[in-house]
Amino acid sequence: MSALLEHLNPEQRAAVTLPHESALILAGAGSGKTRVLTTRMVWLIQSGQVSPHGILAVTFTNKAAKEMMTRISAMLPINTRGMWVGTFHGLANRLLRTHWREAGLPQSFQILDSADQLSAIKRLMKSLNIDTEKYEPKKVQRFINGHKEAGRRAKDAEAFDEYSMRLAEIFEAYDAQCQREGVADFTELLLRSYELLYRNEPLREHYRDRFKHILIDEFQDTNTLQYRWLKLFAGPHTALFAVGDDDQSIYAFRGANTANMAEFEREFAHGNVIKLEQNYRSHGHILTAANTLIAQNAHRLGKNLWTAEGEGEPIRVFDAYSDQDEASFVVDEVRALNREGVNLSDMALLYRSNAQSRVLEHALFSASVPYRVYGGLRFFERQEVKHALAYLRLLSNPEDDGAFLRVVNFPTRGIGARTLEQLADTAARSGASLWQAACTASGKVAGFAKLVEAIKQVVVDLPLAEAIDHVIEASGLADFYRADKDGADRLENLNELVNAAALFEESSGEEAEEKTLESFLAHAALEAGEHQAGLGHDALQLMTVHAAKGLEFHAVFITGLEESLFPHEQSANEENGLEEERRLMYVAITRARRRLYLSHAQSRMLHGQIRYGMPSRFLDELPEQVLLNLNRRSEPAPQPNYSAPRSPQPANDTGYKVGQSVAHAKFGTGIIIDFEGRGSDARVQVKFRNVGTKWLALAYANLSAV
DNA sequence: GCGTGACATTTTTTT
DNA sequence: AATGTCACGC
Repeated sequence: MSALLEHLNPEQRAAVTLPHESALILAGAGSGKTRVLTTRMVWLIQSGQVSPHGILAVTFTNKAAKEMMTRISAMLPINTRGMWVGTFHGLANRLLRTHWREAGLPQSFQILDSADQLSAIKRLMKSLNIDTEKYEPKKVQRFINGHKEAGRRAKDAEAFDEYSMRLAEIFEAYDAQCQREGVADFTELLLRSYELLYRNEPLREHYRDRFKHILIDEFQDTNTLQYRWLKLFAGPHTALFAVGDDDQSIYAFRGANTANMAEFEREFAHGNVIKLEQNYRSHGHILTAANTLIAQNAHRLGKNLWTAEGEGEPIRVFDAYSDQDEASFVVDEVRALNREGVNLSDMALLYRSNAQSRVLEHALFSASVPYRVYGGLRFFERQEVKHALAYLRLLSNPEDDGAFLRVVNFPTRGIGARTLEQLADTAARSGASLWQAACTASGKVAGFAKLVEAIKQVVVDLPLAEAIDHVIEASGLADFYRADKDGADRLENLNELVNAAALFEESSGEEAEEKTLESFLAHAALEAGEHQAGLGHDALQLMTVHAAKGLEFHAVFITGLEESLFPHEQSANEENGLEEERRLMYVAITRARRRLYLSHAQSRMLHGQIRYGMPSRFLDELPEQVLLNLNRRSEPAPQPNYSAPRSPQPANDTGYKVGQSVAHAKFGTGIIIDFEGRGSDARVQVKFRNVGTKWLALAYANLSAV
């Protein structure tokens, strides 16, 4: 027992050994949050206060859930089966699979991912003859999800004008369509299980009685519905242990409600708050920068990180001429660090938006620096995999019109839009599903129905992996991609799908979960899979700042630190948008253990045209004494290494050029973005930091170079 | 039913 | 710049 607590600091130990009551743990970046969470669970079990059966632990990502299970198994010799550890959605799914009848769902209900949901919405709107120009399907999707995430059904959606009333109608029709087809989108999993427990008192009491301890990771990311969902599970004898960091809340844009933390403190923790402020990750200067930056946010619970380590290196700031210049600077530094012995995989190249990776990738590729980009299309989201899964969905649940439409003419069987329209008509008239209508149809559609029926006959007795293999062959998917000259990768992915199914069958799920086709489909929907197969070799890590949350690296490069990029211009329109951007910057800074680079470019290719941006305000918000400006070296000329790729602007007779930083007595600092005239008529267009863009006559403006 | 070109669109992302 | 969507014609 004591060995368990030995390596914890006093605050961590206090958190781990809290008595059976609710508490809020404010855990700063790098303060050992996951460690506290997992150690607490082990401590509770080892000290006999609760059996694994009585614990519910919730995370946001599958990765975090797995990490937690791995750590617990390492600490606990006994088996951890019976513990409910998983994501909100995974646990909600588990609940609904167990109580499908009470929840009003078919036993083999399918899960729609975001893309499936969007196509379901499009299909619905088409059948209702709704103008998709006026009501964009994506906006409809956001409307529906937004309401569901706040715990509202269509009837509860506020609608005071014609537009929102129409949206609410679509919302209602969408839910009806899902119900008819036996499918549930991600948020529906949560809302439906919430409603299930809310309405079903015996069931609610059962779970409230069962779970003595509920532990929640990344609590700052919970949305309104998730918080309510948790509260339903909390009976009078349940202790809620919420771990979070309000300063790292960067998902408000997808519904995370930071107010949940303050609310939790009031409703449950009652002042039982422990702050973990000792950081074990970064050196002093890096933390000072992070602390100073985040202190400028007004809405905080308050927290200040400190470290027992020394100050360490200063933070290196680089002012590049262009995005390409910035990229080659990064390449040079990465190589130098790598030569010094830092693994490429221990360095991260961060940016605000995915579009920025292109230039960086290009430079890395040219310099033959191995790198790996995170983000993008994931395994179970690939079209060939989705096609195969759609066949499986149709086998499992014939009511699933979405799955039907996805595969009815893929590979092509000569069943076109017209035919399908007629089929949909027939189905609608008799209130039947497309599949049912197809079974009584003739011609090509009947052929398709026969094919699927035949597949079903064969597959019913086969183990999962073989069944999927058969589906891929018999459906014609394999032949289709074999015939396609660019189909090799896709074939390989289909093969990989069979492997994934085999792996899934072997894996030991919690509570002897049955390895059915249905559970595999749920697995595929809930765990979209790793982004791209990393080849395991040492590679520089490229990702957005969002994707870097929870990770740490020896060296971190934060690039593109320009106004309108980071902070992003869109954030200016959002309530508290700037504060969220600042938290994002805080997350980025605190990823670094030893070395941190901040860079910005004076010009950047964006959306096909050159943009001139001012350095990010976040750079000004950092304390100067921890910064090292790499541009202000004693050499008169810019560093030759870094200036190589830039094409110098031709000088003109005024001494000013486009892209140059200048200062004006009244307007402050800015950047020259255009130029016209010559001699005494010369005028420049300057984009000022604070007052916008202005044309100035050089003869009068009295600009000075910065 | 499918290929082609015009046209818009462009933050962040998990489940 | 690059990507996706959609209408149109074969």
